[in-house]
Amino acid sequence: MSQASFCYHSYVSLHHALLGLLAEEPMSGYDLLKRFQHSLEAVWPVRHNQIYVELKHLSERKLIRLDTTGARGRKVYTLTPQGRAEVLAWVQQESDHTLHFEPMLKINFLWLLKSNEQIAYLKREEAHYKQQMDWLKTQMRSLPNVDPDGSIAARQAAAEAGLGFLQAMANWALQTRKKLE
Amino acid sequence: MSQASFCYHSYVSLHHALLGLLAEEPMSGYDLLKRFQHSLEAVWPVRHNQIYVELKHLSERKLIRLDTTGARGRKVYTLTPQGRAEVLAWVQQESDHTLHFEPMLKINFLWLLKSNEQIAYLKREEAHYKQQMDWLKTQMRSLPNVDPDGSIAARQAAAEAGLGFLQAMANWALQTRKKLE
DNA sequence: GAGCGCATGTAAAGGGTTACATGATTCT
DNA sequence: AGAATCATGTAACCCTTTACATGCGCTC
Repeated sequence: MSQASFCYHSYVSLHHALLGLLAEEPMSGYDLLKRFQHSLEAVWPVRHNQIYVELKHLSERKLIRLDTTGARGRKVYTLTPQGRAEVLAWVQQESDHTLHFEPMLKINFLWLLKSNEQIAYLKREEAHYKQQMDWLKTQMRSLPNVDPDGSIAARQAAAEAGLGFLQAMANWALQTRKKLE
Repeated sequence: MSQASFCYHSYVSLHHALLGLLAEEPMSGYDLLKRFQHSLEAVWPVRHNQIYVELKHLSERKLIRLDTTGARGRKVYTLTPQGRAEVLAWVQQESDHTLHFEPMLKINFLWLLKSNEQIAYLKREEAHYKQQMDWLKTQMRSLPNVDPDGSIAARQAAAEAGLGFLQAMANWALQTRKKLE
């Protein structure tokens, strides 16, 4: 999946993800957290505190601007032109294709288990992927129908990529188990 | 792909990966680095220095033992019984299914690009996945034929999982592009 | 003797996780 | 009045990355 030379990564994607979400509309840290939990968390998990810290950095760097302060200390941020330029540059850039995924690492060490344990592990994995697929399909159904800027289509495409990935993993778990049985 | 409650992760997998590799046979830091670069780096990248630091921790914790010191300062480590117990516990444990993969994050922000740029991006992505598949197939062909403990079968299975993943991503890139064109 | 591959480290900085901490508003 | 949800933060710790640093052994 990756030659050694392909493996340089930046690891600063939360930063870009926040800018990207703010390109849709002004939002608060809490809104951003919810957006992550409902769609992005699967590919880029975050803790609420990390968002608030990053938001502070971003506004110091003038990539976002504090817009309004609402009820309960709510702070709404807007993307600045510089911020928009930065996300755009990131999207256009060559991606870092490094995959960080524990189950794929674990596969390499499955041989340490007894045959029946391996089978049980693969069964659990398959069930997990199928369950995640169901969850994703639910999320997809709850996407808005109106799509003025194309961001909903992009979320749809993202969900489809996720489904493809989960399907591939579920198939793999099934096939591998069949070979063992 | 993941409900919020599923998202707790340990992030200490390098540790386990090293122990897992040492379960196959005693190795030096350099050997471990090479093993990473030839198969594991795609799912868990490392820098050489991180390996050496981790090896030091691991031997302090008596999970591995310094075996022999060879030419050019080569240090070969062996897994201790405690170390073997630790890997085993890790493999049996429920996996952390959090996926860290930049392209899947980026998909959500593709709408920021012009239509022709989106198409170009997806073309590049597809080409990348296909190229990676070729590389992986080459790696698979170079796997040893003898497999005394089952570790080669596991590496084979890992490569197949990777292939499935890459195929799914390549398909996705193609399908999504077709929709745009 | 120049260059490559083997072989191992240290230190600082950055990013993410865990634990700690607080307070307002709405609903029952 | 209590619970749930909204809403934002700080600090310590851990892991990873980047940069720096060194030296042996073989081959051409």
